[in-house]
Amino acid sequence: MVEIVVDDSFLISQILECGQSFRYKHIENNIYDIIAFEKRIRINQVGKHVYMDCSNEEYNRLWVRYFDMDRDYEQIQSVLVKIDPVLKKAITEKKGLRILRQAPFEMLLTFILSQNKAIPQIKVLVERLCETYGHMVLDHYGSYYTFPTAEVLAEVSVEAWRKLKVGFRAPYLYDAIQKVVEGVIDFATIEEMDDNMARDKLMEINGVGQKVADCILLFAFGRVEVFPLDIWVRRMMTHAYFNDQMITDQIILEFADRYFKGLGGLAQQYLFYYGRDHQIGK
DNA sequence: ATCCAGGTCTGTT
DNA sequence: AACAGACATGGA
Repeated sequence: MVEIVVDDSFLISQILECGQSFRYKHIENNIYDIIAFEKRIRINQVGKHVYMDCSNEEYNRLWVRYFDMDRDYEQIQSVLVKIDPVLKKAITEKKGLRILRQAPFEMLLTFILSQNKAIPQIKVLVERLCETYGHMVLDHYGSYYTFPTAEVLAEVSVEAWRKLKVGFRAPYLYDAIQKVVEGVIDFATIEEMDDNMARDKLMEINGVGQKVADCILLFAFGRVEVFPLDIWVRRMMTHAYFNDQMITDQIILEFADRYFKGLGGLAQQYLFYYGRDHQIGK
């Protein structure tokens, strides 16, 4: 068991429920289970005290990076809250969220599945994917399924994907997986690219547009300057900064790029979570 | 029943 | 380059 002391920029409920993660389970009160890196970890947060059911060695090797512990969120928030009252309100309410560093392959498939789906349904699809093609692991809490590897999924046909009820996303998944096993998409290479090059590379996959690519860059590669523009962020942005006018994605993206001072991805996540929670613009 | 969901693709102007 | 429709599935 690891115990760490955190400040207000770490709240496990907000970290998990802000919409970036789909493989967690709320156990009770402030206790959550997370499945990542083929492991399951139980987290219990009581105020400033966070208890993680793992060894010190594992915490340092896996979870420090996963929870983005080396980034100074309080410093970032102090910059963002000065920008405007809307952002300040969102951050004041959602200051406990952090951008997780999740596995690139998992983010790729998860955000392909996410398109035109509500978050609870995305969770269902991801879970079905893991139960069908992942492997079962037993631990002292019971059993769980890992996120399957690209090698295993390479054998899944488009028709088999359809049977999992992924709908029109079936050929998208198929193309993404093939490109990964062929090495056309190589995450170590993408890691070294700048944002625009990395985005263009990811968008070579059929079914990956700018929004999905940007989610991968933000949630797997920690690119906190990229700004995934989805329906909720669009509503929030048009409402807060464009007087509810109809406006193109291009305008919003250009605005966000200069307005959020290189912290667009973080601003985006505070705004997304706040906007979705309060149904802003719906 | 009709609309909508952390979008993207394809075909038309 | 900008804009509509189509696309599977399930919940409200």
